[in-house]
Amino acid sequence: MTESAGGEHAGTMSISDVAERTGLSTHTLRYYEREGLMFAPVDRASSTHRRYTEADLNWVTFLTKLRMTSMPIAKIREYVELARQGDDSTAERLDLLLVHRMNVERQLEEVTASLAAINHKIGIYQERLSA
Amino acid sequence: MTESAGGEHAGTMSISDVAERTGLSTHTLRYYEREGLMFAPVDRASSTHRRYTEADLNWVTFLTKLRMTSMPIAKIREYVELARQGDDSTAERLDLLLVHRMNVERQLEEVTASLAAINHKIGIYQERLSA
DNA sequence: GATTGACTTAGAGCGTGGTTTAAGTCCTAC
DNA sequence: GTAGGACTTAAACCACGCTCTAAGTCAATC
Repeated sequence: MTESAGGEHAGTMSISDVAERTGLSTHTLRYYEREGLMFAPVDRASSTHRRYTEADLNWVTFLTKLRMTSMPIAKIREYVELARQGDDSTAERLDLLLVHRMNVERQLEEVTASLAAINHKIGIYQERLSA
Repeated sequence: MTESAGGEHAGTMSISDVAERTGLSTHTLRYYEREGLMFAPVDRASSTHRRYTEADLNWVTFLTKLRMTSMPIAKIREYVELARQGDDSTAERLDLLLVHRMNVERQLEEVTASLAAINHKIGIYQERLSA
């Protein structure tokens, strides 16, 4: 009943499969799980090796979006804990994401403004070199 | 010969003046200097207290642009060391900044793409709440 | 059914970028 | 000239997010 490519098993994946698909290391995947960032504990094959479902993969992928936008681990954990409470927590999760979005937008503005200053300096150097 | 406001002295500023103007802490300003990020050592009043010139302030301000765009301290030090060599290093400084610009642009793209996914989730929550 | 490489846990270690502490010195105001 | 706050240094400390180690277990292949 095992599959060929990558050692996948009827729609489930090993930790290294998920590592490859998400760009995270297996270390980091275990670390995230330990930190309580998974929606639910990952299933185990034979009660030891992790078997990730597609839903697990999608969840981890969303986690990486939060991390890429610099949401701290602790804040992600808050979000996950709300998510585990089900639909009742929708308003709180929305608030959390709206606050985060504002942070990200401010961050983008700051980086963009700094980039403009760097571009200005680049222009000065290019002029100096063409002279 | 002392000035009134802020304790400034004929165009020079105390470390706390610079902290206020740059948004950095006095600790961080000393740390950057220790790390060799100043173009030249900051002048001292009475051989102890730092006196920053406008040029120092401008330099620190540019450093903050590099930091805001996540240039590591070590890379900034490289840049500073080139800058201290004078105009001969213009091409190398330009290269360094061009590489950095590519990194920043990729970073901006990643953050923007992640933000889109977060916005998608926000939309789902908003729909769910309005139902 | 043995080998071998992937997996497991718990816990220590690390890189980065500051921040804090301790002990002391200096400058401004009175 | 003295009080008090701002300044000084060297060095220890910290938060964060991983990353690595050690010692052992498991699973796919031969």
